[in-house]
Amino acid sequence: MRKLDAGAYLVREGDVPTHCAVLINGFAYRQKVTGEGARQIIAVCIPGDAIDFQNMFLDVSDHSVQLLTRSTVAEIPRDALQQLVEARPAVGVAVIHTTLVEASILREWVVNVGRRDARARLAHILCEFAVRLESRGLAKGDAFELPMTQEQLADATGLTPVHVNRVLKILEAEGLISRQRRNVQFVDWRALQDVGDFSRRYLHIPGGEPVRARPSADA
Amino acid sequence: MRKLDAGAYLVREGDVPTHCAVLINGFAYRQKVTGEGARQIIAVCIPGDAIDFQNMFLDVSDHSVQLLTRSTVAEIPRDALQQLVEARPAVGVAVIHTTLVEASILREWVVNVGRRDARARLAHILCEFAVRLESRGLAKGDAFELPMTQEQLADATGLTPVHVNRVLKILEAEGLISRQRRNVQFVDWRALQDVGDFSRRYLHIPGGEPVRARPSADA
DNA sequence: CGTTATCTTGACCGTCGTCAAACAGGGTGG
DNA sequence: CCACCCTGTTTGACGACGGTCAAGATAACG
Repeated sequence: MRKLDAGAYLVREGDVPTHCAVLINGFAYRQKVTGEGARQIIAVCIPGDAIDFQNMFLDVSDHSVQLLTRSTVAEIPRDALQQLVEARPAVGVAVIHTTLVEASILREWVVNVGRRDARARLAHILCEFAVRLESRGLAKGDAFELPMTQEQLADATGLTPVHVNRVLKILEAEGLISRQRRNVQFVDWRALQDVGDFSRRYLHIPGGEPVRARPSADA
Repeated sequence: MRKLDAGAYLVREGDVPTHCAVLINGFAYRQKVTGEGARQIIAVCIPGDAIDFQNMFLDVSDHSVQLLTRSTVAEIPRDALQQLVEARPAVGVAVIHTTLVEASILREWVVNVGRRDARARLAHILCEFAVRLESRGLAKGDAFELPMTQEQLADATGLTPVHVNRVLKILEAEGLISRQRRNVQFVDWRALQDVGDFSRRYLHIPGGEPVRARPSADA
């Protein structure tokens, strides 16, 4: 159970990791850097996420994980977890489940980056955050604190920081969101979902249908 | 053990599948379609791939799988596989391993589509095919039969068919590849890897180092 | 052979990237 | 308390990579 500062690496590409970390609180992101030096954010981890299953069963890490905010993480030794999976099939099934949901999110990200324009990409990623946070009880009402800079948002959507800024302003001007600093508020949740071509199916959130996609603002 | 025609669906988005299919021979691809009607190919399955672990442990499919060529597939009942995983931890570990490798490839695809220009994207995907096919003993020498049309290649790379065509011609003009119909030959394998920013690490192919990245053409 | 899918090519255009500068906030230290 | 950064956000002017539209060439296939 360690507390680490924002920017700290939990894993580096090329590492041969010995522990599996779980995010207790705070945020992190997976990233890869191209030969040209461009960065792509591959996933954002939120509190409660296990971030090292990849490295638990694969030998060398193919990407890096870095903290977005000051966070506390718990660390489980690699072989302890492996033994646990072998001793307790139910744990194995849980790992499989978690991994498959992550893969589903990755698939949606490929679509997002590959086939949607900038406006839809940003709308989509905002919707995804909102729903994921809400599903863990981390979002209060119809707003949430976006834990990333516009530059990181750009790296997550395959855009440039400049363009992210412009598009965010457009979404705001259109009355879909409003924001003060990094706090994003959903003014028209349904319209934002439409713009972002968002459906929560790919998140595979248990509990069947959303009780309410977002607590307010969609009646 | 069934034989199905090209274009046949193995899974449809929204399905609640009852079987897990394994590709015995032939090729398939995973796809998602946006609200705008644009298609994104999310992964390409080659002979030997299990294509339904996602649906084995998740309830409703978040994407479709379609055959690229006439293929034969074996089908395992869903609950049989689930019971097997619970009875035999080693099987569970194997499923986890497979799933994690697939996720790693997905991460690389996000990078490919998000942060590389058209030329690098295509070079990269060609390298990936070559190495994956070779690792299963399916590629002979320094050439292989690309099982997809340029339109499908476009959907896999987030480009348009027109642009794919242009870029392929550029790669050819640069002396990196040569092609007759869908047969792609690697004229300068090392240069192609450089252009595509390709490293086989993310494929997590066992057997440590490549005996030879490509049999010929890289001495 | 005709019919259809795929590939190829050209002209034009738009979304998004690049470059660069100005403008907050939010710490820190004098 | 007020310079002074430093990081992050905001804006503008301009350019390019890749998209769109459309036509023609080339296979594959029945």
